[in-house]
Amino acid sequence: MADVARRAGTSTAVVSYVMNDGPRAVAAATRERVLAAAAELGYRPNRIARALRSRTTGVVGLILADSPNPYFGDLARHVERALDERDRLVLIGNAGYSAERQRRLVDRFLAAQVDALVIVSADGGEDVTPQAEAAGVPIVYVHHGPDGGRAPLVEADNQHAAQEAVEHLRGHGHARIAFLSGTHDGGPVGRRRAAWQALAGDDPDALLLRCAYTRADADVLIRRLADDDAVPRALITATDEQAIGILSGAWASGIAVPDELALISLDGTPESAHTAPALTVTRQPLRAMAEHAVELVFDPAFHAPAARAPLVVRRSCGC
Amino acid sequence: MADVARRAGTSTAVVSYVMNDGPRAVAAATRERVLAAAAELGYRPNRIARALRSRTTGVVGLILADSPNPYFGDLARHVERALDERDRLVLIGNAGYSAERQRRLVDRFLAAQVDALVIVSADGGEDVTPQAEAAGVPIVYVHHGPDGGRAPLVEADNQHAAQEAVEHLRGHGHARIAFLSGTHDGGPVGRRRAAWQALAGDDPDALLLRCAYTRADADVLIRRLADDDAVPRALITATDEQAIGILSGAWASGIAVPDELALISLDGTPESAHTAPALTVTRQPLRAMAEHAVELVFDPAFHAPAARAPLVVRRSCGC
DNA sequence: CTGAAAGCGCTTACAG
DNA sequence: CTGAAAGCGCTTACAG
Repeated sequence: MADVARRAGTSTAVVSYVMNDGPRAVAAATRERVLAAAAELGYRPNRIARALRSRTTGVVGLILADSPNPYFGDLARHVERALDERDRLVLIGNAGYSAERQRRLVDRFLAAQVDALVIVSADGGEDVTPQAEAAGVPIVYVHHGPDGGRAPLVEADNQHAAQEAVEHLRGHGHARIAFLSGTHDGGPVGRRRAAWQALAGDDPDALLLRCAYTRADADVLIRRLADDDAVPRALITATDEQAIGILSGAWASGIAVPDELALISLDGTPESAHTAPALTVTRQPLRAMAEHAVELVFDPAFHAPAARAPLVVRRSCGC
Repeated sequence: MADVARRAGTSTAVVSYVMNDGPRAVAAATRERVLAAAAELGYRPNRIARALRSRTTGVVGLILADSPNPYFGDLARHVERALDERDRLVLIGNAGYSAERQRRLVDRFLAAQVDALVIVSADGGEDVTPQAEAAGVPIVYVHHGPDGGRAPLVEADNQHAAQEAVEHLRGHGHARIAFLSGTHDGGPVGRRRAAWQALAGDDPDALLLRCAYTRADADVLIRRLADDDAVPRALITATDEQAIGILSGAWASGIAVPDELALISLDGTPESAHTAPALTVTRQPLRAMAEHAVELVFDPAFHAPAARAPLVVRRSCGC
């Protein structure tokens, strides 16, 4: 920077003003000389020095509850894109469903002086808002936040999604519609389950199934139901992971989807379009959620309603 | 840091030595006082200042050819874990199959002073080694690197993987085995295809299929083959994405896998275990590849042979 | 509109 | 074994 200033016959202050377009004006002629000198010397500002001095790094930390899960992966991708468009770099971390690992990542990201934190939390994660606030770093949860968390949470209209799925299956003539939830369904899945429950009729408990949000567990579950001759005629799964496991277990058990088992999933990740058969889903508005979260983290006053998850009709429902 | 030094009755130099366990020794008693003072004050070293001074940030840049693709996502996850174990933070970027975006990401990561660059490149990406070398930053390619790239490339033993798949299908009695490659198959897929070709018999061209590495394209391809009554009896797909698209298109066309179409995929991502039917695969050693790459980026002299992709027998082959 | 200079929070030669 | 001090490359109040 000193070299550039010297070559342009000015001071480092002025070089800074032209490189950053401010905070003070620079005469057009001086500006030209600085730009020319910078180009000739191949000068690139050192972000680290800038960060130390200005206390802003241009880096945002993104923490995922479970990065192998394509739903989170897809959400992460949209957050990355939104951040990239705002010229922010993203530091990524996978909490692997561990509150301890999540806290550790927050600590490390804070030490790295991130400008903001975007967290896709999981059931049971603790609220890290106090840590972030102590460091003066804004934070926002996406899809799922801790119970009683103080930071804002961006999620889709999960109630509406579940209602759409129930109605569509009713339209196919199904009166009894089962629901596959998580083992401990707090947060967004809990809201999906509650919305289904309100429409499920007399004895929802008899129709409520539970398993972890993994293909393997759903696969095992449906095989066991097949063995017991207890496969429901219509099923809504809380997540795509579960729906995909159901499909694979049903195939292995000789249960035909959708003829013997009509299925709708409530995530609608890209995977759901190319299963056998293709899944009918309510598609979570991941892009809108990511945009909303990024907007919010830079402008706490920003407000937008929860985006809806449109019904995408494919084959697994019987259409 | 000055506060800690004052409280411990010593200098900032000594505080630095104890926080970093070096480079100089500190008397045990002094060390204790510093640690106590740091704990009482809740002192956390500022990584940015440390980076400015020591010219090492503890951050590694990871660039992915296409982050929505689960194969790359899975590879990324292993790289992240390996880096996390070495106490490195990871800056992530998605090139989206664009050489231009890849170059831009490298520029930004270099400006952010990353200590190293790990790149999962795509067909046709240009070599960014000169950029990295100019900045004195080590770089390693994983899975796929540019043609004639100067940096090291870590990949699996792709030739062996394709051979295993051919042999297994032969064992099922298939003499004519088709191969689904990419549209322009350089790099690892090219090596898989070449290994198959060497074993394919008289007229490999008649058995060579091509489409992009996406579910959608493979889905369309198999439907068209079904319409033309030209579905092969046995098929090896270069990637899981393609295999999954084949499965979904075959289902839609009423072609039974494995009875009418035996299938083996050469990626073996976690997804492949829960398709309908479950895919027989050669499982790419992603974890070993990630470890190897991370090892290599910190120690250019490190050497290990290409890891093999074991055959994982499930249902799609006919077993 | 511009310059000289302080200071961000560290690390590390230098001197003792 | 320890301390005083320079300096990493910037930004920005201060003074003109």
